[in-house]
Amino acid sequence: MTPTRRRDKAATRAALLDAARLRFARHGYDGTGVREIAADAGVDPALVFRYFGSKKELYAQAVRPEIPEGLADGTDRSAAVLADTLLHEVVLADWDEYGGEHPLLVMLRSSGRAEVREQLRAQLCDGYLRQFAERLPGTSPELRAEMLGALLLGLGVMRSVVGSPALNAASPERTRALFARVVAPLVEEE
Amino acid sequence: MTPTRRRDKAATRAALLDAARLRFARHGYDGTGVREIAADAGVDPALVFRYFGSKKELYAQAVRPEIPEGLADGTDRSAAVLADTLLHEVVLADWDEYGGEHPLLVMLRSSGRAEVREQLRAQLCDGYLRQFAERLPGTSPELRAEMLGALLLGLGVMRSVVGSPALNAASPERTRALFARVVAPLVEEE
Amino acid sequence: MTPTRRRDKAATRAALLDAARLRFARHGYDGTGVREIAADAGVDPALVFRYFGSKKELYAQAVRPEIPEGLADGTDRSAAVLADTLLHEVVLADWDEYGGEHPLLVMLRSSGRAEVREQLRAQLCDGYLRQFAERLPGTSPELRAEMLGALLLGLGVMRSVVGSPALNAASPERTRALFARVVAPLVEEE
Amino acid sequence: MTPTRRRDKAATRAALLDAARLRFARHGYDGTGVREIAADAGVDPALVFRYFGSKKELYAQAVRPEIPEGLADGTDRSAAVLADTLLHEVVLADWDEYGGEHPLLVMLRSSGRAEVREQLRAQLCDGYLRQFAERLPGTSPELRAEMLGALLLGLGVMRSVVGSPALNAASPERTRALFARVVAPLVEEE
DNA sequence: TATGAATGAGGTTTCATTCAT
DNA sequence: TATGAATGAAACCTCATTCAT
Repeated sequence: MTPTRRRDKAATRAALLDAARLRFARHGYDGTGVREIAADAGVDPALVFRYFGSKKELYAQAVRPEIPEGLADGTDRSAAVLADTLLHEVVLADWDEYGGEHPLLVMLRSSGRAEVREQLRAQLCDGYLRQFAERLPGTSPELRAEMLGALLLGLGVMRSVVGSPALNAASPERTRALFARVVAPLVEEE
Repeated sequence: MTPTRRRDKAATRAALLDAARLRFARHGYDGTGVREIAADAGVDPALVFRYFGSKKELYAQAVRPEIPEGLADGTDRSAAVLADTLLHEVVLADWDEYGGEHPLLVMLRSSGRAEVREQLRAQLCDGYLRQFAERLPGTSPELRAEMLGALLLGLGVMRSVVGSPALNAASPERTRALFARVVAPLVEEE
Repeated sequence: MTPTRRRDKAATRAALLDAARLRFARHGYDGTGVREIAADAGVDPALVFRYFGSKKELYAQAVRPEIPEGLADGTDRSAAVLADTLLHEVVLADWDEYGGEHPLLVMLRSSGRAEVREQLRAQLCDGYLRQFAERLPGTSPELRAEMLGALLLGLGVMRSVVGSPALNAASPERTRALFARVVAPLVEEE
Repeated sequence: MTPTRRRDKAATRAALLDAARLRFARHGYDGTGVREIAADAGVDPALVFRYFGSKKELYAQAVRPEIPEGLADGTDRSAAVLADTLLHEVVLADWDEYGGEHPLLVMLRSSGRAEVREQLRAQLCDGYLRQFAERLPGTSPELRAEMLGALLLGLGVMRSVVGSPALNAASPERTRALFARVVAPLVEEE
């Protein structure tokens, strides 16, 4: 634990990314200034451009959800278990780095930008859902995967953005149970 | 045919909206300047703010479709039929004529602001979903209503923002059928 | 007499030009910031770009000596009288707008820039000296004109840039008398 | 002959000074970057600060005209001969180290800085001209010395900065002859 | 009401300078 | 000791937005 992190490229980069994540999550792309991010990180605004080239690139790197373990690791899980895992990740988990929201939701907030939409699409369809579709049985697994993605995304939005009362008041177990019944037609044999 | 369109408020507004639609569609939000839009419309840039308040609001209005009437009328429908109707209006309707943007997404984009979030919550929970919950049988109809709302919201986002391929490629009938099976646990007796 | 000059385009432009003249004169092109000029003029820095497009253009317009009357008007004067007039203009006169220096000297201070050098050459050779050469008798009037120009320029430099003591202490009459004897070989018949 | 000049403090210093002289002479203080100088010298930019402390100090040390032999050596010359010598040194000579200009002219190019102006004044008045004044006959030799200095300075400026055509085209003999006639009233008995 | 001058915040770059190896 | 990466200040310029006429 070094008392001063000065002259430490990695630490500076990380500090910028952390600060950017929070600011972007809370105030969106346009509502966030490079100077504010730098101030939060305690460094000079110029370093944003030294390390990331542009505000857009910083955004792209800051708000970039890693493919969650549930999909990335080699473990073979059933689609039903996977759906439950994703529910945890997207809806129920605490994303402190992102101000309590899943990065995908954060990106949604800045979806006015074409680049953000493209990033969103790539992360979601090419990242999450395609791997998910591969484990789904029956016909048109892609469509079913996307509908499951829609439900997860929607739940995340309802919870964090809309602040829907019943969803937030319900116990995780209750939510999981209802969710399981809803996605059953998607993850089970037709 | 008036030789000059000056002093015609409605025409000026319409001209601004038309010009904005075109510019925004071609060059995106950031690539479009207020001055360019005003120049295209042949009016002073300040009128954008007089009539629309801000560039963002002009964007929102330029690419905004009409609010769907699905829940507004007094017709009494069963929960299952209502869900199907909403699916049509929110998800399947052809938004391309309006630039492919759903009004809820526009609000979602500004959800960094607390006022917008509150408005979103009020319209969605107190407006749409409560009426929907009243028609749902079984326990905790609110939670189920919100989960249905989440699915609809998510589907809209997937289609227009994310541009998910399978959802856009699937026939409306196919989507409706799958959707019906998914929402069955929500709209039917427990 | 308006107490406030706000919202007055002409006054703002003039204020910027005045402030720019002084700053550029004293600190050179690179030593002067747009913000400082704007602060001196009491306006926003952005107006520099609104009215002049760039710092360079502001410089070009601010430090642009009008051809002095001594050469511009149609009056036919002898070369000797003209030299005396120029001595006044370049060396002895008070150029309060330019911080006490002739614009040509001010340009000299920024002559590191190629554009400034070109502007300097054009003003001096094509403006002042060619007209002067036309009135000189004898052989190679251009060379003599340029040597006279050199003396005038040098005197200006000595006085304001170098701050030479004797030249500043001497009475104008004394300087004029000595100057007249020195330039005599240039302005008289060979 | 060492294959590499690394680890040779004196050589590095000298290389930096040489490179600095040329860059500063051609592009002025502000137009010259420390990195460019270091690149020309083939060393790391940080060495500028190791050896000279700052860019300003490097400038001061690089652009420091030695008192020319014409005045420094003990030889007793007449004022007329001296003027001719100075003409050679300041105007006609090739100052290859300084990019073809006398160091005094080089300093003039950076005279936006107060320190440079002070250095210029000291070199010129206290160095060159005072010694020159001591050899001048008649009344007010200082004033005459400064006027001679002005002519020399002005000629240098005209030649290198302004790029005056006739002065550069004329043969050295022609220039010397005309110069001699002009300075005659200064160097001769009144 | 319509105009256009004024504004200030923000993105980006350049550059002198300093620390860590 | 010499290097080069890291730093931060300052600058330019654009653009959405507001204000006075």
